[in-house]
Amino acid sequence: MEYKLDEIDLKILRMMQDNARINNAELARELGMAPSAVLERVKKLEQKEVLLAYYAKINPIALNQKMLSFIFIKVDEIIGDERTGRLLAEIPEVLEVHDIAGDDGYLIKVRTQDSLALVHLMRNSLSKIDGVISTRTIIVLQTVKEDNKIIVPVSLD
Amino acid sequence: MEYKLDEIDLKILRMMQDNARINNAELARELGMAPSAVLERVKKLEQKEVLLAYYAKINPIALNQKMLSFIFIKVDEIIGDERTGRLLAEIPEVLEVHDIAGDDGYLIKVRTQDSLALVHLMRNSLSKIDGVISTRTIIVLQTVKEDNKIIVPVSLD
DNA sequence: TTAACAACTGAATTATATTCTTTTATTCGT
DNA sequence: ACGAATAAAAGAATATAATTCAGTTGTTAA
Repeated sequence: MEYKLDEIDLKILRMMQDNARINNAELARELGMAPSAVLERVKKLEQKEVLLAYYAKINPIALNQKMLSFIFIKVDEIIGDERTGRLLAEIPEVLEVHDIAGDDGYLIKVRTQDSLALVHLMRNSLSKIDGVISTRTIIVLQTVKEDNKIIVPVSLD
Repeated sequence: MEYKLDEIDLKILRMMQDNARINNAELARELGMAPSAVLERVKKLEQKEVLLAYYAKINPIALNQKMLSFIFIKVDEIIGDERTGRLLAEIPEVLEVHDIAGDDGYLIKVRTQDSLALVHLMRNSLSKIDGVISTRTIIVLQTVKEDNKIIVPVSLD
């Protein structure tokens, strides 16, 4: 899949990343283009898998998900086999799963109600996964930033 | 701020988290309610800061941001002072900043073009921040999951 | 140079958002 | 339990937006 993006595409990406619910008419106004042309571009960006998804960010406190942690998971498996990673990804409390360099392991991001729920998850879900040797848990006290907005350059040259 | 959410709100949150660009008419159809009523609920959820933002997820490869890392940052500062965290958050490559328990530090998530750009960032931005004592970098080889969708319960009881 | 293709415009149509009034539910104090 | 006060929903009217498509312009490559 090819990603030939021009400056108009980048502007669209920037606006969409800042507010995914911006409407097409507003995009068109900002870009000084006809709405039909902008709509076509957005659809192409989706189809080319440049725009992957649109998420609403929900306040975790409002849903009683007060605890955030990162867990290093050491795994006994052949490098390249990502079965364990997929199993980790299936756990709903697990928001991110990253295969990391170094010692055959994963780094996962987990959101739970509280420390009890975390312990419960580790005992009942994590340790039940085949191949998991050990875990190391990092407790987040406070999150300063968590927007996951990537840098959209002015041009791609 | 109070968060009294009923089952309709939770359904809205679930749908919005799955697809932030769902339109109000479609929401209303799914809920079997009048569009005006649904619109009012969504606005209230925003106003109550339950719905915090709407993000488009952009394919980082399409923008040449091929490298993802997590960095532990040990900091020399009084616990509770979050000045360093705020400075870290200002760096555009830094997507997340978490204040972590244990050894006076932060865990940050960083996206760069490549390892060169990462080294550059560490040398020119990170180490220039007052109070940063040391860093430990975790390189992500592959990301299995990264949707950051939290669990929306069926009811809050 | 021109055929083929891609992107854009503008207009028409269909659908949605938004506002406001009326009606229906819910909550709360007594 | 009752009615007043408040909140939520419906419905209708209007304003905006999405979508489609035919026609135009621009770009690319033989």
